[in-house]
Amino acid sequence: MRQSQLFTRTRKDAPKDEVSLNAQLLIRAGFIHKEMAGVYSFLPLGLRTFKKIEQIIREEMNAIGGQEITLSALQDPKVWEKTNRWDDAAIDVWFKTALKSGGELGLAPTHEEPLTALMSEYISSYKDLPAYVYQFQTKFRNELRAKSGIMRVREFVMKDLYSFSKSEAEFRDFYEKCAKAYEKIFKRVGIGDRTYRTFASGGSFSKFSDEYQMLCDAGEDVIYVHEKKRIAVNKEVYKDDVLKDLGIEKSELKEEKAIEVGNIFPLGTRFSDSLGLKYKDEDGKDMPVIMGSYGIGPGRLMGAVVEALADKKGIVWPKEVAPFDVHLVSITGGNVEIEKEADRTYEMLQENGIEVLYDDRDARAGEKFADSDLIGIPVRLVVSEKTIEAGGVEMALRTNGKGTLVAESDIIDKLHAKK
RNA sequence: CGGGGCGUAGUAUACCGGUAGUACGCUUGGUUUGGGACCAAGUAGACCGAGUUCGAUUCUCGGCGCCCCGACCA
Repeated sequence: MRQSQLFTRTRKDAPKDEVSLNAQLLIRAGFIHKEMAGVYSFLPLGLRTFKKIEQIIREEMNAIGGQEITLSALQDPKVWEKTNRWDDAAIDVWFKTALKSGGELGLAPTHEEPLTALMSEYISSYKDLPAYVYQFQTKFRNELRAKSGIMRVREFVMKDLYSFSKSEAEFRDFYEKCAKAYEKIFKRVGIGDRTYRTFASGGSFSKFSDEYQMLCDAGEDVIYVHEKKRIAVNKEVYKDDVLKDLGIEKSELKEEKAIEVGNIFPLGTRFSDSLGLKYKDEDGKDMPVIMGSYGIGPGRLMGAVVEALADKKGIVWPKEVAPFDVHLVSITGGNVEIEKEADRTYEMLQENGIEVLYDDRDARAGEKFADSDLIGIPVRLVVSEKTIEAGGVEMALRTNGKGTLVAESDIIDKLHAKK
């Protein structure tokens, strides 16, 4: 894409109402736009990154047998009444609205109820199990206080997968598979080294759950990390008996602040019981379906990546989630020949399937470099009088900024080598 | 929801009980051209309502919005 055509623009100053690093940088670089407290729109660059993250999650969910669907955002109270969760006392973040023809609707804060009800139409035999169903769908949560930029918002997309199993053993097997898949996801988006599977409270559904916590000072949670075992314990369950169960000592743990980037938890038969989701076993006996729930918010993950990897100059995207593979920057000084050469490089990159943002704007080098650093695309290629005279283009990585001259014919090979 | 803070051009800010200044941006012209250039001329603003006052962007009250701390958070 030609940057001269991109309708967004970078800014030197972040809006004064944004304090969090992720929102400051994402707004300054033109990835997102704030609509109101806790509500953000995604702009071209931001949407590209969002989609990259979504695709990574999709691939890993498909790899463990997930089947993608989309449930509705509007919710019928009836199904929530069956689980006693229509009441604001049960879910205090409900957005509810009225139907003009009379009656109420809810905006989905989560999707256990509608999916369990839906699945009861399709699951009736042990032969129908297990089933793993997921979606990327907007959740609405009427948080008392939105905060931390795009990390705690009132409207956000969540990947939520629900597992339907015949037995506790079958459920556990998948639960661990999903845990592995989550580890791959966090590794691919570039935060694997600072993300810990964290033992946590199970809330109202089960005794315990597992959270994926990324170390981050801007995080809301406090966890105790066991560096050697690569696990952690959430402060909410940081108790002697829990530590004993896990076989770890207090002295081996380090207190850290962290942001929850994913969670997996057992639902047991809480929803299948109340919504009548059961199956007939080999003996024709009715059995409850064992469920589990597995969530990741791509938007929050995007914010977390920014928080974790940004430097003083701006965002630093890992390869797999960057909006483009390459930022091609021309420094023409008004020289049409240089512009033509940069255009040729742009076309050559595209012909080779490289996603490239081409800064073809009539701007000075300093401004272009500053913007390039802010936007954070992993590889920068510069075409200028200097590089043409030297017979190539300059290639630099966002992570270290050091430029080296690369012959035009070697560019594609070098780019693939970095993939 | 408790506590604190803040609402001035697109963005960041300043001053002031007598109708608003600066920087960035944007427009036009010129000079520049490898780390956010320079000159000139333009463009654009007081959250809403009520009150006090000769006069309110400024003071008071109410509303709305935003931020932070806490509480809450499958």
